[in-house]
Amino acid sequence: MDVPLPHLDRPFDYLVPEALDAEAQPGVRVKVRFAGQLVDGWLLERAESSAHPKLAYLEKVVSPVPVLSPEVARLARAVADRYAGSLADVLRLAVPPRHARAEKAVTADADAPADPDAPADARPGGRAEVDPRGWRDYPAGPALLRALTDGRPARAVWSALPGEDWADRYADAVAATVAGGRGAVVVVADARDLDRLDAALTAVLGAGRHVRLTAADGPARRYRAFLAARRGDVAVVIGTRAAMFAPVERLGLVAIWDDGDDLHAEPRAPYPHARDVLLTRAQLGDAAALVGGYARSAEAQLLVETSWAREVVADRAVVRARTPAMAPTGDDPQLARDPGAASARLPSLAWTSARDALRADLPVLVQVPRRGYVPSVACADCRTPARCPHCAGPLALPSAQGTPACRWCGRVAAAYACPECGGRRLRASVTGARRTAEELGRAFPGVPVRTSGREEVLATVPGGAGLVIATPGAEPVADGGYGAVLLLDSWALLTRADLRAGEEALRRWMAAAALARPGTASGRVVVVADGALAPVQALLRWDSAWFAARELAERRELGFPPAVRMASVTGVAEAVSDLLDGARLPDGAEVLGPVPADEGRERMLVRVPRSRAAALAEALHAAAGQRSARKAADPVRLQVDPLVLF
DNA sequence: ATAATAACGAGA
DNA sequence: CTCGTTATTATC
Repeated sequence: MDVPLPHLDRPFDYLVPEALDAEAQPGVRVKVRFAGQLVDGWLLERAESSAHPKLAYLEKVVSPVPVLSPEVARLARAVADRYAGSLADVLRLAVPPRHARAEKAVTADADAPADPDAPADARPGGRAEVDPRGWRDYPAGPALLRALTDGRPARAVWSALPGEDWADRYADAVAATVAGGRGAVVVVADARDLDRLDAALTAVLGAGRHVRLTAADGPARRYRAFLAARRGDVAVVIGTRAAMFAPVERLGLVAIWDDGDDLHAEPRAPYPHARDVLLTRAQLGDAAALVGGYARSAEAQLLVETSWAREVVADRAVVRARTPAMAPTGDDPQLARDPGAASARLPSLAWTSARDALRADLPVLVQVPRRGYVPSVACADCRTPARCPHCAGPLALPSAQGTPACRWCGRVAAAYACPECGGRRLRASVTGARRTAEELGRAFPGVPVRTSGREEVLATVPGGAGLVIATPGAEPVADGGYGAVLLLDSWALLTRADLRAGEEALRRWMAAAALARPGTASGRVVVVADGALAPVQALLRWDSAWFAARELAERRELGFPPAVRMASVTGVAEAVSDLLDGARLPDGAEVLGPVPADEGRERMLVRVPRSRAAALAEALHAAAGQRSARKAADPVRLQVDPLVLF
């Protein structure tokens, strides 16, 4: 039933009229009379009998195309259960809105297979060249490709080397899967990564063997691509998170690139994360899984530590040989005596590195954080981020001269003392990123300056001398690689009021550093940060596995995801407490908060050990069901493992 | 939303 | 005890 109400989140039985018998197949969209009115629904299965005494008849089959495959139906149910959501909500994400014209066009192709877009040999199980050479740098790589070709459900967490062409490696993995006669789903974070993967796949598989599925392509193309996959015209679907539920016959591989990117988190209820959906899919369908990135997320580390997946990493000697020359520089521009002077904003090592690269007619990438990060508070003396003594949440200053309070449990930390140095003074970190970038351009007169950011994202830049100023995630690929990469304003990244600040900083740095000319001889990466900090250490050694292990250990200690399962309940105060009062939370559940959320609402967090995760989701879903059944007015938002905890 | 069903309470 | 009215609950 296509109603999101949690208390109606179950199948209902209907009689199938004789006239609809042929069309009423599992997976079709239907209309039924429910509580007096016509509602949309999904035909999940046909049965001989029903326990229900009096059944109504199916009103209509909307379209005879069984858009919901049995595999996706099962997956959607599992995802709904994991995220304390309703099947209807997940199906809305899983099956794109019907586009009648696109459907007509694709269905017509069935009778006339001579469609230029879908050549007859573009069928699963066709030929595909598998070239394991690209994976040679990773000792477990060739075995991974063999497993894919053999149809074994290998699970890999891949740490890409700097300078690695990840899209080519993903294309290799997909080709290996296709060669074994099975299909693949690959999810990337944004359109730029998708274009890159698209090109790499076309080069390896040829045209017409895969489709792209992304909301950015518009409803008609999206539905068309969806139908092509559903009908089995293609065995490979790539896309942004809209593709995570893509129907693929005989699914052999699910893959995600850069799983730490927050674009992988779906912003619509029940807020599933592409990595989780894909891994659930691999688990349910005995498919292989590939989780890759330059940096490793704490979640990926958990997969490795629980032996759910194997790591695919290069040997240290290879890493050392490939990593560009990296150096930290302690000159924090925030501390500069004269912030107006361009030279004061650019530490000398960064300046000389850029100058040398430009002289060698090589491009220079400068990564500057975007403005608008919530300033958090750190110790004024040693700059250790200030954390709540009670729950380890981040402290924030409500006003310039106010008392710091925990953004998570709400407690006021009046007598805060830094656990590292004992300092009592706190400072908020402020960034002037854009201005720094402008001044940088002035520091190198006569050099062409390009910017790549929110307004205009450049995919590539030419190889000659030039300054490229980019915000994280918008770094263009330079032809031949950058001669120097400067990572500025690290404090803005590291002191963010976010559990993932360190991980996120490292992820962004590695993504930028990966674009430098590989090897110690040519590219040079300068990070303007204290070399003793763990994320900086991890960057210098190109060892995000080490950092992820550390990060995960810390989260175990503090009781943060992914070491535990966390759920947030957001709404007006009465609604939140009403829901939690009515919820039969599992043993050992810990309720934290409330903390204020926007628009006068508040937020409570519930945390349980991972072993109780399913029980927690079920309890919250049931409690939400009770509320919706008695038509409780104020809505409550349930989020399981929310990306932002405070 | 709306119909059934349970719960309730006043008057016989 | 019965009827009429009102909360509750399920909705095939």
